[in-house]
Amino acid sequence: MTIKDVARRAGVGIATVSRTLHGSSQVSPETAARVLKVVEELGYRPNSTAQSLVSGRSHMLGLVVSDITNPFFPELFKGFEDVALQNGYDVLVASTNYDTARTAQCVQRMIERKIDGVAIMTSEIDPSHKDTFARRKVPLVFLDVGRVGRWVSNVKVDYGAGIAQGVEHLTGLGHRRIAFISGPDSLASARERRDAFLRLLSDPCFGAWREAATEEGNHKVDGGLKAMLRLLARAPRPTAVMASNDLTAIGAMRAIRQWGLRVPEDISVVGFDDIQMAEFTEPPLTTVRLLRTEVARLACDALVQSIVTHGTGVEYRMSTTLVVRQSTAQALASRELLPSEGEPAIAEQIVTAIE
Amino acid sequence: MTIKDVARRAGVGIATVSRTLHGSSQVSPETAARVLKVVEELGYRPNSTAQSLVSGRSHMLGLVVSDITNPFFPELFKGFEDVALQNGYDVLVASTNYDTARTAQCVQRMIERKIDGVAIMTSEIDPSHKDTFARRKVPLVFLDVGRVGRWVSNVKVDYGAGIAQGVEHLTGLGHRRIAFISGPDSLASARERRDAFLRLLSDPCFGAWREAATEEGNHKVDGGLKAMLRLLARAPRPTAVMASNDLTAIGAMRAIRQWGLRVPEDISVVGFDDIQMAEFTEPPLTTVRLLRTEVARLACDALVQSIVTHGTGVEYRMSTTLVVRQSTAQALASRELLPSEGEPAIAEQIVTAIE
DNA sequence: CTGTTAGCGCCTTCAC
DNA sequence: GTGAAGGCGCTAACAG
Repeated sequence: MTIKDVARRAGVGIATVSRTLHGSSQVSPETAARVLKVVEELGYRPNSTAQSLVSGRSHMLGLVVSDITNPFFPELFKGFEDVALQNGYDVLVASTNYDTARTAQCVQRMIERKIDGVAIMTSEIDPSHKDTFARRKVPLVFLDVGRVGRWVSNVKVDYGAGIAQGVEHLTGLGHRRIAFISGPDSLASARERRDAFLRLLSDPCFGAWREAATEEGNHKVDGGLKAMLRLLARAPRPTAVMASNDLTAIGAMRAIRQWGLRVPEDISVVGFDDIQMAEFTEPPLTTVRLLRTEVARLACDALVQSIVTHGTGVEYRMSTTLVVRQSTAQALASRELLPSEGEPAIAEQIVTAIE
Repeated sequence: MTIKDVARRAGVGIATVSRTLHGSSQVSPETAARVLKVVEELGYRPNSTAQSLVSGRSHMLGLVVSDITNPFFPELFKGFEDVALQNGYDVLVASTNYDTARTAQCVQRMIERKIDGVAIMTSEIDPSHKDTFARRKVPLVFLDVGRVGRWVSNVKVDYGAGIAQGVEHLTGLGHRRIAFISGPDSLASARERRDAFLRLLSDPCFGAWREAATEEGNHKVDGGLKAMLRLLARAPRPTAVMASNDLTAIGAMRAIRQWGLRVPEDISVVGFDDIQMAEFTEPPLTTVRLLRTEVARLACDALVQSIVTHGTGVEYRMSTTLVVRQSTAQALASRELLPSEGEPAIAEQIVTAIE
């Protein structure tokens, strides 16, 4: 079932079939109708592989992520796919799993497939791959990484403003002893969040608290839990904590509960991301929402733009919104909690159980 | 940068290049070395589009899901991708979003791209699409749906045994008034789970309880919550509840807590799936684990098998494992809770707030 | 062993 | 308006 069959059956040349299928105006309405009818009858569909070979473009866009298991991968994919489909592109997904060899393999494959553009939604990517694509004039879009240039676009999340939204919410509730549980220090976007927090705390109203206000987590539940336990062991103890992401915040809430305190009555918790789970935690998590579907939409759009303009890179900025749920409450100035006698023992016990 | 360039630079014919690249033994070691060297120098990579055009195969596998937002899509993708990559295939993902037009579009695209096989991991698929693929001899693999046949494989989850694992765990703890919150009745696999439950309850030891032991949910948190509230309003009230999936179980736990009772002291809860979140609920959820990465692995494997055997369909069976966490406890025969006076009012209040 | 040639299915000048 | 012909890059006979 090729274009030839259609041509023969319609009594025309293959060029005419091709033309009608592409809506060329230089085909008489009658012939066009006849061709279309045959196409319909035969259920003919052009072989896009052949089309690609001729055009040199595959009408496929790549989406590279580090870890599929990441709770917001689905949303990322969804937004990307929506825009891609709208523009006539299919999506080829590749997860690197932080595996260098695998990453290299994926990059190679995409190149061999003459991919029309690639969104790199992970920070851990070998810069050399970037050149590999650039050299072949494949549009690229990064998330929060690198500068915009020819063939290179970027979607930049305003983490600073996001952290500020969370912190201001907390200060608005009267909190002053606000702690921060960061993500892994190796992650640029995590450092950005922590630095933004530290910058906010340089305001005199926070006094000397700033010095020991942060603990490092790992952007996962266990890391948040352990970091929070360390925070709880301090005196004075924070009355509120802002986490670098929601998973961390969930871990923090667990730690607080295990310690025998309550959220938000004793300690308020704010997350970052607004993953689906955030709505269903106990209590529902107040968090800074980062619309990941939107991030992905922008990324895909950047790619499409870059393709049509033959290489122009664009930079999109993405802002966040505060979503107030029930993990934050008014700070009770009267309730200046200090560790009671029994607590240290409990803490040790818990920490041990976790290791 | 094509095979010709390499041939010219290496002073050989293009066929020789092609042969060496495919490890054909009929190339003298010297020539091969020379060719490989040039390939290296030029960084030549064969154009897989051209290869596909010749072979008629794309080395791509399709993965069709209904809703990417589904909490276990990532794992599904992960398992599938792993096996696909191992076998030299790339993965083209398509989410239908329950949208008929979009589904049709995806199917068309995959066909045009000469996809080598498609995994349909959603139950809502128009049977006609199945024929569309079958006619073109594209291997298909379904999840729990349809019969195995030429070009059609199936991965079948043993829901019956899974539900039994959960229920037996509960009966082992002494529970007899066990309720079940089902999924949407429109979903075949959900019906299967409920029916399995009902079958188990026909054992005389459950007495007449069976008659009103189930409530319908929607496989989401809100549905589980509402269904549980209805269950709580009954007299006698269940001492344990098995949910059709984890999201439902989470909703049920919320309802129980809102009602002023505790999990597992007052009511035990068992989920199904073992989504990542299950580990982090409060209390951590006892559930029947369905290894989704494994399901996807099998699906992909079925596709690969079907490709190499040129159409043989296979059926894989997938079993489940019980994961005991902390949402289940011994039934206290002595604690035969009956609704107290104040409760109905509270219940109504809650239900209203939810609607 | 290795080079030449004929397609794979389609698009796109170029003549008619 | 429409048909014929020349590639796109590669593989697979078919000759040497």
